[in-house]
Formats: sequence, C-alpha cells, structure tokens
Amino acid sequence: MTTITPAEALSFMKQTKNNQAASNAHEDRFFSLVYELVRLIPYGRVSSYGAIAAAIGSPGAARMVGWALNHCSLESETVPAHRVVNRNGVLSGKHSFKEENTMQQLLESEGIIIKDDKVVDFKRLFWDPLIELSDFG
DNA sequence: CGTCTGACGCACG
DNA sequence: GCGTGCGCCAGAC
Repeated sequence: MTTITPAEALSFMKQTKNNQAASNAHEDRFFSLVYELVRLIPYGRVSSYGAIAAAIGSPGAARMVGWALNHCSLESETVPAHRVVNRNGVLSGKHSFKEENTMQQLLESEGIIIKDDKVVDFKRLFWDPLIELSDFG
C-alpha cells in the first residue's frame, strides 16, 4: 500500500483534473485516488462519496466511489471505508461489511455516535478533502 | 444491444 | 424538511 501526504493528494487531484482527456489513465487512477483519499480521512472523522468524487476531479461520480469501495473491499484492511457515508451522514454502505453492524461499531470505536444508521453531529465531523487539504496548497 | 440495479446527489414541489 | 424524479457510470444478464 502507499501512504501519501495531503500535499501529494492535492498533487494527484490536480493531475487528475488535467488528465480527464486520457480516460484510461484517469480510470486507472480513479480507484487508486479513491483509496488514497479515503486513507487521508482522519480518525474520528467522516466524509461522503460525493466529496471524494469531487476531490479527485470527477464530480457526479459518487456512485463510482461507492462501487469502488464495495467491489474492491479486499482493501478493507488498509482503507477506512467505514468513514465514508452518504451526504446525509447515513451509513448507506453498512450492508457491505462483514457483519450488519460492523460499520457502526468501527465508527463508534472512534468516538462517533450513530443513531438510526446516521452519524450524529455529521456536519461537525464531516471532512471535505477539497476544503481540508486546501490548507496545504 | 436494452434494461435494471446500485456504499449517490441534486433539483423541484 | 421530506418525497419524487432524474442524471450519473459501470456491471450483470
């Protein structure tokens, strides 16, 4: 696995933006970028599919982010996929984890309160790559 | 091929 | 604030 710094992530993001024409390369990077970016979500914080998609230069590809995380759940050991929820803070991906309540337990173990499959105080805990990483640009 | 189905998100009423 | 409809793109069939 490759652990990257926020600054490197920003660099990736910009590269992706410029490479939108090269669909193959872009497609290859899409998965990697999703994983790299998700790894950057701090402990005890959460982000959304749409935010991740937008951050890697593919706004509107939120479904692809979810698809990438699900289809390649092999990386679940190294990618904190449980920290990615939908735009409402709902744990829409909980069914793809090992147990029905695995995702919730992982989040709760980080101090995040979950009620009715929804992150309590989601607004405050939300981590937007485009905003949080801009400090390093 | 056409169609349906998603770990989604936005516009609209 | 909530339900509905639609756009989105990739895969399954």
